[in-house]
Amino acid sequence: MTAVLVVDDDTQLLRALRIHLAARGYEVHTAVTGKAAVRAAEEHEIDVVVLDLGLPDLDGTEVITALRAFTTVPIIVLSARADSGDKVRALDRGADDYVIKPFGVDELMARLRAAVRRAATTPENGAIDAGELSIDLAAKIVRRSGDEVHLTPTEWSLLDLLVRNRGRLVGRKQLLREIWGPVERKETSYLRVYMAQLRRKLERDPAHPEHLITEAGMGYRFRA
Amino acid sequence: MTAVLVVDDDTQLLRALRIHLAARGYEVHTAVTGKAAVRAAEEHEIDVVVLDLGLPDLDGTEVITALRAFTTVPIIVLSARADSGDKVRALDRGADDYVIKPFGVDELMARLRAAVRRAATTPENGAIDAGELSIDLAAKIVRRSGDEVHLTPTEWSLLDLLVRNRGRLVGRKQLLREIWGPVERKETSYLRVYMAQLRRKLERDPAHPEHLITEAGMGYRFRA
DNA sequence: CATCGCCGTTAGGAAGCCGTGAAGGTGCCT
DNA sequence: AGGCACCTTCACGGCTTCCTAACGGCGATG
Repeated sequence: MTAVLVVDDDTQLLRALRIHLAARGYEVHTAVTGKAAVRAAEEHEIDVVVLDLGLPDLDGTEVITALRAFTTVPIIVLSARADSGDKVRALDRGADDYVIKPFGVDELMARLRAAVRRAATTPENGAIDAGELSIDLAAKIVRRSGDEVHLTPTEWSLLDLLVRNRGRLVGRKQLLREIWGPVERKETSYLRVYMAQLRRKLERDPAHPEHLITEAGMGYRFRA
Repeated sequence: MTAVLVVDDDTQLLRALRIHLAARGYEVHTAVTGKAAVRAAEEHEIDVVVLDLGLPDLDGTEVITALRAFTTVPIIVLSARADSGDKVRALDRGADDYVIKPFGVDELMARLRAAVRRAATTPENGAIDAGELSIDLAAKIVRRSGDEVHLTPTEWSLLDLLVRNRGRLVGRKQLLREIWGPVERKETSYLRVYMAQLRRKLERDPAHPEHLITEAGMGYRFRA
């Protein structure tokens, strides 16, 4: 479940948001002061913060800074001021989005979804495990059942793109564009060729791939 | 260097933005129509798109869809309308941020930085829940009670259109036009065929659908 | 009750897409 | 020059997807 921390000193607004968020399946935490907000973020595993700038104890940007000291959780800022400078300050401090009061619930929900979506898959540092495979994108090392597998540069770009988007469908167009550049070509058969190559090296049974999945007419996806 | 594609039919604004962006070290590409925008995004390696919704040739959301067909590049939408529904539509369609005209250059620059920063560290993932169904339009993943369900391209376009308009009735005409193109055909039975296919794959009991609802004589509706 | 219009369902052929092996080309190293 | 690793191209067979046609169910209408 996705956990939201809502920070506002208007308890009535807090209650209203709690109801809406709970109805949409979010786990809701609340705080009415900046200090309480920071404490709540430390204590619970929060996925996204909705933060009002006009708090009694701390300046809004200070709260952002305090949060950013220990987390990269997405922060959506609420403010009564339409002031552009405020926005810039908040965004530059590390906020992810800015909504002006009064706002529609639908709008906030859409921005919430967008924020969570963006943050959902974390940038990986170490190796990614997928069954018998272990893939370290940074170090460019793949192991299959412990044995290191050698990949050529093009095979790497292909695997890298798919693994970074693991689970997601990656369109044929995007694959071609990001690996072979923006130049249009008539033949696109090399994609098929390299996919076969990758499967031969990585899959237990290339004819029935478990990880490098074809989506006919669309593209490919990496499944862990 | 970071490459920005600015799309607007106001050439004066285009020139102003080009100057500001170039001064800040961005590589700037421009387009004045939706089609030109898509072409430019295909030809060059773009890191972020600034897109005006009021273009002469295509509807703004169509441009977003066209771009999302082959890239996950961040899109910042510009619009003269402060309309909240517009915002929600654009964001749900795959835009990343929304700025209302007239805007301050500083604000746009801040949002641009934020968008590029987010894109650098996070791929995205945003699923919509409807009972036992979980639908992620961007990643093209549907799960039914946790199990992944495979859909063909046409099934996806159909589901995509319905889910984007979830709760609302989508007319038969609109469905046909947006999925099979503007070409008029005599027979329209394939819509029924694909709807049956979708129901078979997604509904618990295809004979009594809970989500893919028929509105006799008019069209279909997706109910969450 | 017969008819009509609309919808759901199934099946099968046509078209397009994909996997695969093989061959030719290029640049690099020995 | 020769060998090697890698990239690109091509052709063919198999598989997926799309579209059409046909039929039966259901409700409205006269």
